[in-house]
Amino acid sequence: MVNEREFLADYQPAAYPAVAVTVDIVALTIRDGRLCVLLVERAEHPYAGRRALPGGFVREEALDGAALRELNEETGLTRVHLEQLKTYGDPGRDPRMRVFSVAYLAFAPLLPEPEAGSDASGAAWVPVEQATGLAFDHDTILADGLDRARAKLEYTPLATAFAGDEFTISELRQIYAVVWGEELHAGNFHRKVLSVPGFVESTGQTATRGGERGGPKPKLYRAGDAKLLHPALLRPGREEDVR
Amino acid sequence: MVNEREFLADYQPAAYPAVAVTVDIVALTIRDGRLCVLLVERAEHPYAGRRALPGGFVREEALDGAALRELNEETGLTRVHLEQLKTYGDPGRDPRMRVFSVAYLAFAPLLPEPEAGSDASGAAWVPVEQATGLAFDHDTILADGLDRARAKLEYTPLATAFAGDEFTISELRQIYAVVWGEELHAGNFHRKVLSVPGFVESTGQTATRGGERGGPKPKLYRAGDAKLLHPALLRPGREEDVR
DNA sequence: TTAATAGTGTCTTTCAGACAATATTAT
DNA sequence: ATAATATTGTCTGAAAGACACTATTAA
Repeated sequence: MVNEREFLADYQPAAYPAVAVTVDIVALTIRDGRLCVLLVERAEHPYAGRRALPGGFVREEALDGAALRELNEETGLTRVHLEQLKTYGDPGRDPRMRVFSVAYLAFAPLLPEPEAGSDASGAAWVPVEQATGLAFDHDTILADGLDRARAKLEYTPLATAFAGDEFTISELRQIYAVVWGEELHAGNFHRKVLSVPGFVESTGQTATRGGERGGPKPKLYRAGDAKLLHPALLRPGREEDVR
Repeated sequence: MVNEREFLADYQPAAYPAVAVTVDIVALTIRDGRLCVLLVERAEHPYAGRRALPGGFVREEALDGAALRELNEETGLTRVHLEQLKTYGDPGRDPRMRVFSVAYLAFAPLLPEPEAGSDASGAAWVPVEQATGLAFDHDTILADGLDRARAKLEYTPLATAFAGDEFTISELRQIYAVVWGEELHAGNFHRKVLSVPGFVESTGQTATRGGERGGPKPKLYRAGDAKLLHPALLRPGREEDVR
C-alpha cells in the first residue's frame, strides 16, 4: 500500500483524456431602454466570425476570478455583480476537444463602450432579442441567463446593480419593466419598493429635473443593505407557465 | 489563413495544462424523520478513509448523464430528481491536479440500502448534521446543496420527490418540517397545500390506518402537475437573514 | 396652457398565521 | 376512556392590484 505522498508523486495526469474548462459570461446591461448582452465576434476558429459570449480558458485562478478577469478584459468593468450560472459540458459542444464551460451572469450598471479583447475582434452590447445564432451553445446559455436574471429580480435587490449609485424609483421601475418585458403600475411599484425593508434608502437629495416630458423632480435613492427582498416583488400574471 | 478544417486537424489539446472534471452528488433523502445525505468512504488517495460525497470523473457523456450514472452506481436509484447545483474549481481543492467538480443535487424518495461502488469502500445515508469533516471541499458543497434544497421547497413541489407515489398531507408536512428544521402548523399547512393549484391531487383513496397514536384515517394524494408553487410556501420567520 | 410624471390615498381580494372546533381512530 | 390526529372554520393583519387623486414640472 502506497502512502499519500508516494501516490501523489506517481500520479500521471496525462493518463486521462484531455479536457479544458472555460468561463463564458452573460453580461447584461440596460441601454436606451433595452436589455443588452455583451457579445464578441470570434476571430479564431472554431466559429470564426460568429458572435459569442465573452469568455476564455481558466488559468491558475479561481473560477470567479477567471470570470472577473475575462469581463474586465472585455469591458474594463471591475465593480460588477458576478454570479455563477451553470456549467455546460455536452460532448461535441466544442469541436476542438471536450470543453466544459462554466457560465457566469454579470449585471453592469453603466455602459462603457466595450473594448476589443485579445481573442475577440470586436465586442458590443447587443439587444438580447437580436442576440441569436451565437457560437457553440451560447444561445442556450444566454436563454438560461435571462431566465435567471428575471427570476432574481423578484426576490433580490439585484435591479439596483443595473442602476447607478443614485437612482429614482422610476428608473428602478424601468429596469424591472425592461428585464421582465412588461410595464408595471407606477403607483403600486413606488409604494411597494419603499415598503420592502432595506431595498432602497433615501439620499435626501432630489433630481435636478423632472421627467423628459414633465412631472415633479423625483427623490433620489441608493441601494439598501437587504440581500433578499421580503416580501418579494412577484412578476404579474405568471399563472400560465406554472405547469 | 487556415480554414476551419485545417485548424481543427492541427489542434493540439495536449498543449494545455491537464485538468479534470468530476461530478459530485449531494443526494438527500429522509430516513427515520431525519434528513440524510449519501456519503461514501474513500478507498483511494487522496483523502483515503475519509467520507466524501459520491462522484467520479466525467466520461464521454453529458454532465447530467454522468451524475445519473454515478448515483446509480452507488444506490441503484434511477428515478430520482437530479439538478445541477454549482461548479467548484478552486486551485488546490484536489492535490492531484486541477480538478473541477460539477456538483449535483438529488432527491431520493425511498431508501434502498446503498451499495458499495467501485471507488468507494462503503456508502451510507448519514444524517446531515453528522456529515462533517468530509474530503476535499465537500463540506462546502453539502452546505450549498442544503441551502438550495431548503429554498426550492418554497416555490417548487420538490417535496413530493421525497415522498412515495402516494402520500398523506401529514407526511408531506413532515418532509417540510425535517428539511427546514422547524415544525409547521398542521391545520394551516393542510389548507395551504390543497389551495395551491397542481401541487397535489387526490387519489380518492384513504390510508389503511390512522396515525401512530390515534387519529382518523388520512386521505391519500399524489404529486400534481405543477412545476412551480403559486403562491409559494414561504418559510416562517426568515426576517433575520435578509440582510 | 397642456400633458406627463411623482407620489399618496383608498378599496377589494388574497393569503398567511393564530386559534378554535369537530370528528375519527390507536392505544 | 384518553389522547392524538385529520380536517375544517373563523378571525386578524399583511400585502397585491386596481383605481383615483393631487402636486409639480417640461415643453
